[in-house]
Amino acid sequence: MATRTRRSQRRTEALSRERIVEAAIELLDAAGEGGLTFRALSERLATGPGAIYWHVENKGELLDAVTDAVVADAVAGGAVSGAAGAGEAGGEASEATGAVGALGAGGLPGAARDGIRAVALGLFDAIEEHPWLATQLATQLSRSPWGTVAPRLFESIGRQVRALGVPQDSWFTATSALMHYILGAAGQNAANSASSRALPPDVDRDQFLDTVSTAWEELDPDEYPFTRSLAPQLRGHDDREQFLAGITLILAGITVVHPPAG
Amino acid sequence: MATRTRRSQRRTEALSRERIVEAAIELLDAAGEGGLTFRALSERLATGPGAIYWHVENKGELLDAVTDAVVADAVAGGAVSGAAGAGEAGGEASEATGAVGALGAGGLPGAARDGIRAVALGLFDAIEEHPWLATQLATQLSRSPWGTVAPRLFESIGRQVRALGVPQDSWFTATSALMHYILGAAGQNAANSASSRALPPDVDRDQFLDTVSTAWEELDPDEYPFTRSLAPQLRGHDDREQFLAGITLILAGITVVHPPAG
DNA sequence: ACCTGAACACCGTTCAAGT
DNA sequence: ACCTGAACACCGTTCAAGT
Repeated sequence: MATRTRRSQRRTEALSRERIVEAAIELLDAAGEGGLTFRALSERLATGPGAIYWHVENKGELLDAVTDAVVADAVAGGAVSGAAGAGEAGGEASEATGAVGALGAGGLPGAARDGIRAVALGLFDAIEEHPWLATQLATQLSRSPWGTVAPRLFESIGRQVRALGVPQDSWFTATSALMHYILGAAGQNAANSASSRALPPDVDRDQFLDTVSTAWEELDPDEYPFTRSLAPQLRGHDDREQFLAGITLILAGITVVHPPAG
Repeated sequence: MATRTRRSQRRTEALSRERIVEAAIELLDAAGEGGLTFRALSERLATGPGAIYWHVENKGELLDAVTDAVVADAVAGGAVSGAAGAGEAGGEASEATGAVGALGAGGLPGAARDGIRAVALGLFDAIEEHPWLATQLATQLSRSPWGTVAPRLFESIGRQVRALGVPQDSWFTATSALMHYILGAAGQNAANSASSRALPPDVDRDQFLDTVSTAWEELDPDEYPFTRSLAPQLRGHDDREQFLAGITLILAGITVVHPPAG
């Protein structure tokens, strides 16, 4: 949320790493991965391409910084205020499990479950707002799990896993499963919001799902019987609801396979 | 497996889409994502850069074709012969759940579970053999879920989900959860095998895990208490075992939340 | 200490010209 | 129908030179 501050750079303040990261996010949001260029960036910042290299090692490091900034924002918001930034798109899907207890009370499994949903939705929303984030996260996590992003995600998800009462020697497994699902599913869902952003969201969405659904229906019946049978289900579905249903699934698995030590 | 056929191109046969894809995979395997260049590719194929454009629309389409070819190979091998292409790296981790039933008998939940593990390991191995595949899959899935790769994955995973007896209206949720976990976890695990491939695999691995583990131990105790506590667990762990433990988790969740109808 | 901007090496892509 | 290879526009990065 603390992302969009300055509109069009007016070379008033000095260049800084923060301002560079901020401008880079704006470029990525506006024009996608291909939109981030040192030339475009320096133009936006009213400077030369070389100037950026004083504050940033290279493009890879810039992308790391940008990803880290957005993720930090997302998990912070999610952990504190619940489903932060959810906007009007949602719907109530958290009843899918039969919601247990209210948020705020510490230590109870129900609160932990809600906490996990909050973190998950925080990332879900961040990826929806910044569609380039999905690919960037995959790249960075598979390239350097020792970076700053992986610990951030592990920490925010893992604390809730711990609060769930999962025995310690299963923390890694449980946290990893949640993290991978969240990133993968959120990325998948970002596909449509990525295409066009200005149109009325529901029209756009339905059209998109209809296209995919139709494409699936036209697959070879011998090679893709299962996928074809999934097409109608795809047409009607609600992204958020599906996403949370997956979370519920994994939470149930965690509870069954790694019941609270007692 | 049907991947490495020709070693050094000898301009004997005519150019073809297949030979281009094949050479592209070799370049990606040898030098990573940055290694795939139309100039390097045309040199390897003993032709000019322009020639490639007769068979392939552009670089994006080439990457799609390459990804599709490798995935097709992976899921085909996984579905037919179990953990195909596992090589000598593995270890027996499938006992983690207490293996149920033998592969080959159709329709039983135990066989379906083994089938899912086989598909999962097929993708796991493919990503380990071609580390660039993880990022490429994330990119492609989040960009075009109507492409050829998504249906391929859905189909091979979903058939096993159906065989598990999951009721139809939960197929999408269950299959998605498995798919996202598989891709995410396999990608994460590819990080180390990506770094250096020629060295003795175990030495390399231990060194890598040690580095990450140490980095985690040095995190701020106030901000990252959970992640720090995970460090020792990281040091000893076995990639394959962890991966399969996650699969077990999700399978359990599926069975609990969506029990077989009837 | 921080910024400028020309220059370098390299990239994806195009296209007139060949066979 | 298929290939050649020079050319174009663009990119990340460097670095001598400025302040």
